[in-house]
Amino acid sequence: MMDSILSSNISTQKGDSEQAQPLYQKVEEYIKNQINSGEMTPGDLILSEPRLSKELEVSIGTVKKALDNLVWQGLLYRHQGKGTFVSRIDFNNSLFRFFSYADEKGKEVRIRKFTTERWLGKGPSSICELLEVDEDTELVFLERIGHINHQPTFIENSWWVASMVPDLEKEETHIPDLFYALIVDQYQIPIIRAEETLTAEACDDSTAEKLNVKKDSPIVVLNRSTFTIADKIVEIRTTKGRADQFSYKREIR
Amino acid sequence: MMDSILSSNISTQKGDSEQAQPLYQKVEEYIKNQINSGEMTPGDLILSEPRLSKELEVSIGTVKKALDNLVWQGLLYRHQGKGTFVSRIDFNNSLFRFFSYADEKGKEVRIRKFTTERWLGKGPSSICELLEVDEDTELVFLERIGHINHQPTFIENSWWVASMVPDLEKEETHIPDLFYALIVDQYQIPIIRAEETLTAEACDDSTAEKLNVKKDSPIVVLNRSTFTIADKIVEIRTTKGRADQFSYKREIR
DNA sequence: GAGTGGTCTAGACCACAGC
DNA sequence: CTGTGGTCTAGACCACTCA
Repeated sequence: MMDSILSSNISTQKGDSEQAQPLYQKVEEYIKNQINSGEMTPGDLILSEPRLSKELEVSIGTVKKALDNLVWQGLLYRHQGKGTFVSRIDFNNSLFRFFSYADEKGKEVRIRKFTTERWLGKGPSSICELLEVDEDTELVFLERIGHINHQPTFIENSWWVASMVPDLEKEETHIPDLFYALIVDQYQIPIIRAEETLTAEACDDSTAEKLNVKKDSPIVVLNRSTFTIADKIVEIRTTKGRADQFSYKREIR
Repeated sequence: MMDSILSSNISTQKGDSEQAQPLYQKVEEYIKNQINSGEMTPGDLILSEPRLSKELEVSIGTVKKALDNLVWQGLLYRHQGKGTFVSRIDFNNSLFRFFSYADEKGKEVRIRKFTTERWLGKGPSSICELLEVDEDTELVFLERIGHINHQPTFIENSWWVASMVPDLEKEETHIPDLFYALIVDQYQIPIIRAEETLTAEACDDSTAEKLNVKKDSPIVVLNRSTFTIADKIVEIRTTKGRADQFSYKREIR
């Protein structure tokens, strides 16, 4: 049998011993590599199941199982009749979503974001470290304040490496509510995934003033690192919001 | 062909039209019903794949797919060579888990819980409503304080319907750290699932004193409803913890 | 109509558990 | 040894999409 594209150790279950890793997992890795290396980017159509089956020399059932797993992991989505695509990151899954989107009567409420600061310059060393750049690297800083029900509810602080997003700090560059669309379309930086950490703390003076609450009232802090291909961080973001407007529900089994 | 156990509308894909629901979903519902009705309880061994295949008159591949989905949903777990079992609820998935389990050096730290209050009586109407009982129903109340690193870190308040857990309020009934084991083993109440809601708020006087923090310092509040069979609530619990000891991380894709 | 994913079948062999 | 789940194959037909 010829060597196939899948790295090594191909076999039907029968002939071989030493089957360290199931075949379908190799198919998964093959696809994952294509995504993480940037060979395929979010929104792309991947090879069809029969094609993958032929090219990788595995049965179509095995391909289906591999794709099932990747769909389940959120890396791919299927569309019957069209094909299988690389997922776009879905920030609706962000914990941020649990800042209340509805008033007491359950009526849906609009969030308005206002850009309140925007400049180019050096950032604190803690941010540079997270962005994995030198301390004297030029960064772009953005602050946006989110209003829910005409009431300032959260503050979003965002840091970018300036060389990756030229002119982002300029007033002419319009910042849409769906910020990441700008990054993907304008700057051709695919956004692959993000990590978030949620904590709560007491409100400092400047945040208290902006959110129109007392100093030391409880606020929810959401730290986010946003990743592009090859696991490179492109943005560090901190969202601080009024705790009384936040609640997060989940089920345990 | 004879009618099978699966409610209705059985067919191979070919002969019939009007296939509202895929076969594997019916198999899933068949199992789910057995669990929710109490016919099977957490820890039970379910029928093997070949048995299910014969009894439900579907192919073994279809059974596998159904069980795969239920495993993925957390209702079942498999053990090669042994069989497939109904999951025990895993409170390690609780958000509570994100109260720090390690000190600064990353050394793991033990949590000690002390029962600080325990009595039988009437509860506030808000609790009765959540438990779906009359306001004059006898309840058992428990308070436990959790210490991490010899420092009080969270307070657990728990309400039960007294008639379901006789003598729980008595001192002779030892309360183990893994509380729910007692409920399942002693009182034969299967714990099926739980719902949690996370918020943050400012610390009230009494909590401040118990946690040894200033009044109005931020605390994380975790409300939990615990369910037994037939979606009946058996416990209402509120955990309040020092916000500075809490952080919750997740990935978005 | 050609191509895609979605469902389903009917087997095979392997690895593991327990007697 | 028998029975369990885990992997894999090689098909079939269906439902959907788009040209």
